[in-house]
Amino acid sequence: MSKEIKKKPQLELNPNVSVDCVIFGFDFDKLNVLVINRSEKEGIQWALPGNLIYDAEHLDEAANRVLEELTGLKKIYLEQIGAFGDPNRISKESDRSWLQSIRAQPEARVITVAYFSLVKMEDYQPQPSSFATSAEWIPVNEIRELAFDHFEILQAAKARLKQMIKIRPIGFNLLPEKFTLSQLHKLYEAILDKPLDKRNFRRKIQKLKIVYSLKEKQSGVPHKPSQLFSFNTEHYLELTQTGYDNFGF
Amino acid sequence: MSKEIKKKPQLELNPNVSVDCVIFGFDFDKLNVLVINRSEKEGIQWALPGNLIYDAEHLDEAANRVLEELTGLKKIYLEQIGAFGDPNRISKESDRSWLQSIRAQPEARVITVAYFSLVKMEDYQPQPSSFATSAEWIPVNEIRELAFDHFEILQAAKARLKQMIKIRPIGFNLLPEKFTLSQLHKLYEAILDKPLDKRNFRRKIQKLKIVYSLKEKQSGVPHKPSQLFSFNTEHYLELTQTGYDNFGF
DNA sequence: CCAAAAGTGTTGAAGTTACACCCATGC
DNA sequence: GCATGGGTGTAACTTCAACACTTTTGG
Repeated sequence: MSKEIKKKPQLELNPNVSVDCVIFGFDFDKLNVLVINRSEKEGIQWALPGNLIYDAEHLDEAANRVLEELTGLKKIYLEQIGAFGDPNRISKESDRSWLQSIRAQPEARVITVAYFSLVKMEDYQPQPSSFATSAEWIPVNEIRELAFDHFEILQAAKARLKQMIKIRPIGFNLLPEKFTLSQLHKLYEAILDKPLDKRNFRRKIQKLKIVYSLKEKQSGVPHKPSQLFSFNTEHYLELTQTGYDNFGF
Repeated sequence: MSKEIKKKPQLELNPNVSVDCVIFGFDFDKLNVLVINRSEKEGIQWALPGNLIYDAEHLDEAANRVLEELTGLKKIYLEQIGAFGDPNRISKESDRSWLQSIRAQPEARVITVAYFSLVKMEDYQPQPSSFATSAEWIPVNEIRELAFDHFEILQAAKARLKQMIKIRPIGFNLLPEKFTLSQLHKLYEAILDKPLDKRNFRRKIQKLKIVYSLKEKQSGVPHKPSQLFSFNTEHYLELTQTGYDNFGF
């Protein structure tokens, strides 16, 4: 038996371990999260993109593969949140019947490893495929329910994001190459879910030296055009690695 | 088949999912970690206490059960670190042959969910049982190698601990009921792995109001006896929940 | 000229770091 | 009386929160 496993390991889905991805995007106003709809028959039932892993696959690779298979997003840097999975994870009837339709062992105990990431929405137009009938960005605050324990996972991802942004300059993945400080400001407010003083915010960001101002301004806006900024990638990478102890918002 | 699973779910070990526990203790000088030795024949091979989960078990409960089975430690508060488990996790021959001897499916892909905790060493005398032939406290800094990917897990646990202690008053689980500020000081230095200024440390701790001084002093020490302190449990719980943004060591 | 968002400085309070000496005890 | 760790205060500096008005553009 062990020989068989070695022969075609890539082809063996592991019935007990899955991955789920929480992908955050920002539309210059609020946080969004990428969800899929898994079937058209039973009405809308949003879920996080996720599926079983292969036996021979790293967890991180599985997360990337599954995300690409379901939504078309490729080569995203994903960070692990942790493992989830009550024995009673399948509490909704809709979840159970859906599993019956696509899984070889629909009753198997599944534990799922959750990942999260931040992407620029403009760069990624989700393309549903596999068992996803649609893939969409939905505002985080409008989500009331998700399949399985995905709502709980989403809450954990939000909490992790809040924590991370205080110790690493993480939010920049959510903005386009050129951006204004107001956009960055709004992003931080959206993630931390509280208002931040404009002047103090700008001071703080600028002191970190992770942005530099371009010689370019907005145009076509019906108000004073804003200075555009970009990231100082060097400084950014340095800080991403060392982190900062203390970016107290 | 699904009926069978429902009948005796507690008895089914899941071949693909395990838990491992990193238990830290403090001996007033350095950090220690609780490890087991899994067999006497092949020389010493330390491992973290861990084993497969049951199909019907919560992950957290599995971690507690396994810890108790192997070391006798009961009812420990365990916090999840995350999931680990390369497909190539079993790289050492000793790991492979050991698995052959105790597992029904020794070649199965295993992902493991790691937990960590902090305990007062004096309260827990490890009692090896099950496949553990011994269970001991070993200084963290003396550990160079562990079974499977346990060394990597230990590193992650240390990192998590460092991070946690900055945002939550966590270290108190490692000290006895009555303790001196110097002991606490040493503990923080051990966890953060760097020296901290004595006066500043004391000021900071006292401002948090999580310790209060007893009307009691050390005795029998060959130097000025130290004031003894205890935790202000109320304040402690409050802070554990809210966290503090900024306990900048 | 009006609406809309951009941009800018100061002040008082709180927190941070660095640093050196005397004290109480057991032996 | 000596070795050992216990215990304490201050000054210079940095960081933090709070706060209001002027500027530039499009329409």
